[in-house]
Amino acid sequence: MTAPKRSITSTSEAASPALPKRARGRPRKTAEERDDGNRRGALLAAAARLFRRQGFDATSTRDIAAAVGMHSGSPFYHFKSKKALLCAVMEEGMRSAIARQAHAVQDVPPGPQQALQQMRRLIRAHFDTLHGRGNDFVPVMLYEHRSLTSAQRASLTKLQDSYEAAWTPVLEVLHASGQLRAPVKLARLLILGALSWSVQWFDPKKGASLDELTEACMVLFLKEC
Amino acid sequence: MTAPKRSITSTSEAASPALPKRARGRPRKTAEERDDGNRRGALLAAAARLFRRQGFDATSTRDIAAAVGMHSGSPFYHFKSKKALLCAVMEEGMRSAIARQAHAVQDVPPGPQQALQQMRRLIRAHFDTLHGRGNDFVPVMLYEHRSLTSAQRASLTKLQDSYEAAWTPVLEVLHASGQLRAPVKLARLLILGALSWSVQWFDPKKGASLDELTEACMVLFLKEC
DNA sequence: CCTACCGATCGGTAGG
DNA sequence: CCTACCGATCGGTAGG
Repeated sequence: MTAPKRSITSTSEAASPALPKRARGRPRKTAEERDDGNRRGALLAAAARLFRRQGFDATSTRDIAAAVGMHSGSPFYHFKSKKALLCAVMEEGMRSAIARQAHAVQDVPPGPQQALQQMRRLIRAHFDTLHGRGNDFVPVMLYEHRSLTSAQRASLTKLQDSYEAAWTPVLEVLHASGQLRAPVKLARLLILGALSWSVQWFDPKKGASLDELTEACMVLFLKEC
Repeated sequence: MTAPKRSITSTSEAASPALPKRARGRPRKTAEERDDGNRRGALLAAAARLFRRQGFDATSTRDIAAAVGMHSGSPFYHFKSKKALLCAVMEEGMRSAIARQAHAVQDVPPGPQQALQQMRRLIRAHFDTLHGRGNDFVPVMLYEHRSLTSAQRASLTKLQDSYEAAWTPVLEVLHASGQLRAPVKLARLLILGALSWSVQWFDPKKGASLDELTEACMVLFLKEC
């Protein structure tokens, strides 16, 4: 018998442990990460890092298992397939990106500058999502989209739509006030593209800082600020 | 014996046929493409299409061989490895992109609007390179960079630098005239990113046309036009 | 989660 | 460019 079948709650179709069975196994390899029950989370983090560095196809499930001290077959106890693991990485990335975004735009004080400040916060939150420490999940999504099944892609599209939707009202206000002159829909696609492409060239150890990058975006895309 | 070793002239290290040996083989499969001697070109085009659609790792050399009516081992007569084939695809893409770009900016009439018009032409040429019929070579380069060896990457970087260098003087003029307010170097990275990212969402069969897209870029990035 | 394994695929090559 | 093939790797699974 493999992992028990259960109702699917996520497209990544992870098989979470059936019963805790705690304190019954053999001694842990290292004392760290004894907070068992988070082996799944460790797999996700290792997979995100390796997928980002090497790409999905160039990373074997054995690599990922080894990175968390497991043996070759064990990741399939937590995830039903390699693609399900990839999908879970992307879903986790989008969830945290959406949360970071929501946190960034809340409590922006009203006033004539509100939309500008919201725009600045959205841009900065996006850069944090792409370039923050350990934030490998969304970059993986950006260039490993093709490796999903179409069903997985559809599920992720909902999360992406929700993320992108937050930009629209801000861009509309800026458009109405003359700060943004391009059509809102195209502007959103182009701006998000400009930001996202930074995964290809941004190096936190040299060149501009994220603050400088954010300001460069503001003066590049908007008419007066 | 395999293909004869010879001095390497290109990073893709293609093994071109030693002697023509023409009119000695068996009858061609189809009457078309009898312009023999271009089997290498056919492999390049097929590889570009498949790499773009499915990705490098998800495309087998057998797929590529079959697409041009060859048998599984034959691509290795023309290219020493799968990666060399990928690199050749990218080099070909960059060569034609550079040629298209040079053609686009030549003969822009001098005058106060010259830089604006050059900018427009650069943008439009970039979109043509990404979205023109059969132009799969550069899109492959954009998201299959990681699959190259570091030596191949270095060789390609030269071509990319040459391509990007053409933007700098135009952006500098626009910056000096106040049309562009962001720092030139960051502006170039962000603008090229915005354009390049369109491979992820642009659909020639619906939505905006390339002309509309180009104009949207102009009003998004520049202050008055 | 480990052990032991299978079936399939794939890049690449020798020789003609 | 074809034929025939090899060695290696890989995703995944049965059973515990």
